[in-house]
Amino acid sequence: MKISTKGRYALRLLLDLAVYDTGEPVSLKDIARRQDISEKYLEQIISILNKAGYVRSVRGANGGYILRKKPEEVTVGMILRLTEGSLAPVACVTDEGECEREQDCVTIYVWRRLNEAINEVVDGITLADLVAMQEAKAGSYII
Amino acid sequence: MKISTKGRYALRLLLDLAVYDTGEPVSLKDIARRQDISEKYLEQIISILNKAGYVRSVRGANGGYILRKKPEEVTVGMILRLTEGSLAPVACVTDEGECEREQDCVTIYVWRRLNEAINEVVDGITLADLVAMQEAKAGSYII
DNA sequence: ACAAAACATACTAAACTAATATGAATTAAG
DNA sequence: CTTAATTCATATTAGTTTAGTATGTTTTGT
Repeated sequence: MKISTKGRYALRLLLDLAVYDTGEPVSLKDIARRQDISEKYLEQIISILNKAGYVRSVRGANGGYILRKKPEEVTVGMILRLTEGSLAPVACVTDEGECEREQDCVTIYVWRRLNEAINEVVDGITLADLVAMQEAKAGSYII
Repeated sequence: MKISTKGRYALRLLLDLAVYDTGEPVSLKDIARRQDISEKYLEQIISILNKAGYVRSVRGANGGYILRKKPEEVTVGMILRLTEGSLAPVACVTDEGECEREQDCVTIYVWRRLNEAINEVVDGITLADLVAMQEAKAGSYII
């Protein structure tokens, strides 16, 4: 029941882009330094986010990435599901009909409740919420 | 973010023991057949439950296992944490002070909320709840 | 031309998962 | 007192996942 570094880094990456959104592209090098994450690993992760349309890339010198969506429209759930895959705690919650024990099995009640609880949290928090928290925490010295 | 077979099987195992609790020991062979789980794998899992005091074992022919605790006193969370380890979605939620970014990091808010949501669900469901559901589902033809 | 950046793909060590395999110890029943 | 059923204990294994590295190509501003 762990969120892997991939999902966690993706979240920090997008949050960094949202916080440092000046209209100018932000390089992975900068993000890697600020977030203390391997730049090469970030390349792989942002490639997913890029393909999914969450960021726009600018190639070449002075290039980098710019957030494509409004932070209010990006939920934590979207980011985590994209990078981690389904957040369902067991497969039978999403792949209905897959498990032949489904009719008799009672434990599925636990997994459904867990699934709902997880979704409620991750779908209820947006990047904008996190940006607001970050700015409140850091004061206003970040421009 | 998956619950592994170990935790899932442990839950079904204890639920089976709770449902078929007649005072007589129930053999793993019977449970394995009913639950369609490898008996050998169940041996490993019940060994954990045995050492933790959730079941009592009776060795030898006609041996088996008997639930040691009242189903109302055993929560799903207890079983899952025992077999899966911590259910915290990221380490920094439980191991406070481990992560040096803790002070600045905002994503920890997400993980704390997730952790609380998960705990609320698993600590709020007992074996007795599941037994009741099972019996309601199956009618009363199980003696 | 050069350097900085994104982009693409392959590789890898370590850990984890979901078991199997082998055999020893215990005990009820005939 | 032998046999079969059972728990108990450990080792092994094939496959997958994780968390990156490594190597190189392409693009573009200066």
